[in-house]
Amino acid sequence: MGRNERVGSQLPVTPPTLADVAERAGVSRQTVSNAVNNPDLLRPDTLERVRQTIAELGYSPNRAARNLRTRTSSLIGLRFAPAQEGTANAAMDRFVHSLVEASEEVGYHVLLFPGDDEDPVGGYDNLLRSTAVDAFVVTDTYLGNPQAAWLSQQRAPFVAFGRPWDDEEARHVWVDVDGAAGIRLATQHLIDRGHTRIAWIGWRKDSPIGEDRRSGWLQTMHANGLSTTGLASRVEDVVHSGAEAAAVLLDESQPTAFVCASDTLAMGVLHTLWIRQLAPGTDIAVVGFDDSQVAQVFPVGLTSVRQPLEDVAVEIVKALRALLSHQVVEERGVLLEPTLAIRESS
Amino acid sequence: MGRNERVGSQLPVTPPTLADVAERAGVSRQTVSNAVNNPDLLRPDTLERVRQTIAELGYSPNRAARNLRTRTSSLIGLRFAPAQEGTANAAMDRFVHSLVEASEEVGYHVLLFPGDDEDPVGGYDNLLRSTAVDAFVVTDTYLGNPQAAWLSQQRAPFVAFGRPWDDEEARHVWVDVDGAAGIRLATQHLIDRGHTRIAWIGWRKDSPIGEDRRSGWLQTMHANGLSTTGLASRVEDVVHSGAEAAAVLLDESQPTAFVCASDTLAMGVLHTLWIRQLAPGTDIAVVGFDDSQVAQVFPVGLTSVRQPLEDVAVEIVKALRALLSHQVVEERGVLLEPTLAIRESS
DNA sequence: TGACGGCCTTGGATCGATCAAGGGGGTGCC
DNA sequence: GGCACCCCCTTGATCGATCCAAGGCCGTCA
Repeated sequence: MGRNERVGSQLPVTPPTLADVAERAGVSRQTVSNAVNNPDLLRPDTLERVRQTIAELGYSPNRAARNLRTRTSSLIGLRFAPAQEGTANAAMDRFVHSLVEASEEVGYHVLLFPGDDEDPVGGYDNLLRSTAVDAFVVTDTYLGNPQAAWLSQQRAPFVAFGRPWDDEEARHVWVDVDGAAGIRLATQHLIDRGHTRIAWIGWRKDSPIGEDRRSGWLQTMHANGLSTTGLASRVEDVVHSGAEAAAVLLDESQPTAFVCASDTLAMGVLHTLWIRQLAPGTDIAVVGFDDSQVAQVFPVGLTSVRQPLEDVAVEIVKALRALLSHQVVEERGVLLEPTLAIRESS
Repeated sequence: MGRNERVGSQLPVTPPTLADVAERAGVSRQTVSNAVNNPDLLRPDTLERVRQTIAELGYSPNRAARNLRTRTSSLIGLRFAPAQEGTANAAMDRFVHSLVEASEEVGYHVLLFPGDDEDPVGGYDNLLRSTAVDAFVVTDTYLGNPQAAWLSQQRAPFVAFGRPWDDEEARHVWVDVDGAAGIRLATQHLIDRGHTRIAWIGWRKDSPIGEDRRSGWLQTMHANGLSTTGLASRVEDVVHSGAEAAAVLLDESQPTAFVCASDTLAMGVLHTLWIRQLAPGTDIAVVGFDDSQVAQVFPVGLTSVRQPLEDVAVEIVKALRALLSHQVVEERGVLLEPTLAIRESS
C-alpha cells in the first residue's frame, strides 16, 4: 500500500519510509537499508534502481527509528555558556561554529544544552540517561571543574577542549592550544621589534591557564637575556584591572611593551595609554590573547594570539570518532600551536 | 528479569528501561508510563512509589523510542553562522544562549547545523526529511533569503527572528526587535543631551533593516524640528567605511554626534575621532547598535542600542509551542522594544 | 444484589530501521 | 549427478516507549 508521493517539491505530510521505497523499487526493506548503509553488498544495477527510487520519493531514513535500533543518536552534546558581558572572550562563538562544521563532515550534529553553575553535571546526566547524545564535548575544564571526572566515572564518551591541569589521574582524551607557545610567539615578536622591557599582565595565580601563558613570557624573556623583575602583574580578567595594572607598571617599571593574558586585559592597557596620551604601537606596544572581535575592530588594531579553533574542532571530532568506534586511542592529548595576528598595536 | 542496577553513582552500561522500573515497583509498564506522562491518572501513593523507583534506578525514558512512537524529537533546529571576522556583530552568541535556556524551560533542546551559502535550504531539507527536528528557528531573514518561503511551502513549523521585509505574502510567525524604535531612543537621548546636529551612518539602501533604523533617526530629528540635510551616509558595514563616512561628514556638515546602524560602523567613527584628536563623549558623541562586546570593553564605553535577545528567545519558544501544539496562532508577529545601554561615548 | 466509577493490569499493536538467520539460484568441483 | 559454496536478496524478530482496547478488582451506593 503506497502511502503518498511527493507533489512538486513539497514534502508529504508523512515522509516516505524504508518500506515505501522497498515496495516501489520491488525489493525488500533490508535491501534498501543496505543500499543506504552498505552499498557494497548490492549488485550495481540493483543499487542504482534503489537509489533512483530513494531520490524519486525524497526518502531519508527516520532518525528516531535508526537511533532506537542502533543505540546511537549521531548527536554530540555541548554545554553552551555565553561570553561573559564586559569581557572580550569571544572564543566560544568561533569554536562552536567550527565544531558544527567538523561534526557535519562525519555525520554528527551538535546539541546544545544550558549550563547551571549550581548543578554542573545536571544537564549531562539527563542527556546521558535518556541516551539523547552519543558523546560530549567539554569546554570549561578549569581548576576544580567536576565535569570531566564525573563523565569519566560514568564511562560516558567525551573529549575535552582543555588540558586536565589539576588532575594527574585524568585519563580522558583532550585537545588544547599551547597558550605558552602563543605567548612565546608574542614576546619574541616584541623582542624582534627591539623591545627589551616587556611587561606581563595576567590572571591570578590560581589559574593554571594563566600561569601557563605567563611561563611563555618568562621563558622567552630569560632566553633572550632580558630581566623580568618588576614587570609582571596578576589581576582579575576585567578591563579596569588591566588598566590599573598598566598604570602601575608604567609608573614603576617603564615598560615599552605589554603582553596580556587576554584581549580584555589588553583593552585595559589601551585605556590607560589613551588617558596618558600614549600612542599604541608607536609609543607602547600591546599584545592580547584570543583575537577577539574587539582586537579586530579596535581603531588601532590589536595584535593578538589567535587560537586555531578550526583545527581544535577537527581534532576533537577525530578523537570522538575514535572513541565511539571503540578504537584504541593512540594519544590522550593533542596540543595545537596558536598563531599571532599582527596588527598596528605592536 | 531485572537487568542491572546502579552501583554507587555510576551509570549502568545499558540504562534501565520502563519495563525494569515496572517490575521493580511492582506495577505494569503502562502505569510507569502514566507516572511519567500523565501523573494525574495515578493514585498519590502509587505515583510516589513509582517515582521512588524511577529515582532509585536513575531511569529516564529512552529518547529514541519515545521519539519514534510520538513522532516528535523535542529538538529545535538552528542554522548556526558565526560572527563575521572583522565586524562587531556578536548578537548570535547571546541569542543562541537565550534560545537554549528558553527551550530547556519547556523541554526542548537546540540542534545546530552548519549553513551553506551555495545551498541555503540543504541543511533544513535533510533534517526535515529525517524528522530529526520538530521545528526550526530561522535567523537570517534578510532580503531575498529563500529559507522562510521554502519552509512555508514545505509546511515545516518554524519561527523567524526577523520580519519578512520583502514579502507581503509571507504568512509565517516571526519575532523581531524594533530597530527604528531603538534608533529613536538613541537619537532622542542625544537631543536631550543638547545635540542638534546629529549625523546618521547606516547601511546601503538595499538593506530594509538599515532603512528601518534610519527612519528612526529621521523621524526623531524631524519631530524635534531638526534638520537632517547633509547629515546622512550609507556605506558597507565595515570599520573603515564608517571611519571614512565620519571624516566626510565632519568636514562637510560639522555634526556633534553620530548615530550608527551598527557597532562596527561606530568603531569606524571612533577611529576617525582618534585620528583627529577628538574625544568621544566630550567633543563628539557616538552611539552604536547591538551592544556588542566591543561596545562594552572599549576604553571609552560605547553607548549602544541593545536588543532584548532574552525576550526574543522567550517569544520565539512561546510561538513554537503554539505552532507545535496546533493551537490557533493569535498573532503572526511580535515586535519587541530595544533599550539603550548608555556609556561614556554620549 | 447489582450497577458504577476509580485505578490499575493485560495483551497487543505500533512507530521505522536494523540485526540475524535463512533461502534460492548459479557456479565449481568431485 | 550431486554436493558444497557464494552471491544476492528476503524474512521475522527486535530496539523501548506509547497507544489502544478490554477487562479485573474493590469499595460505594442504590
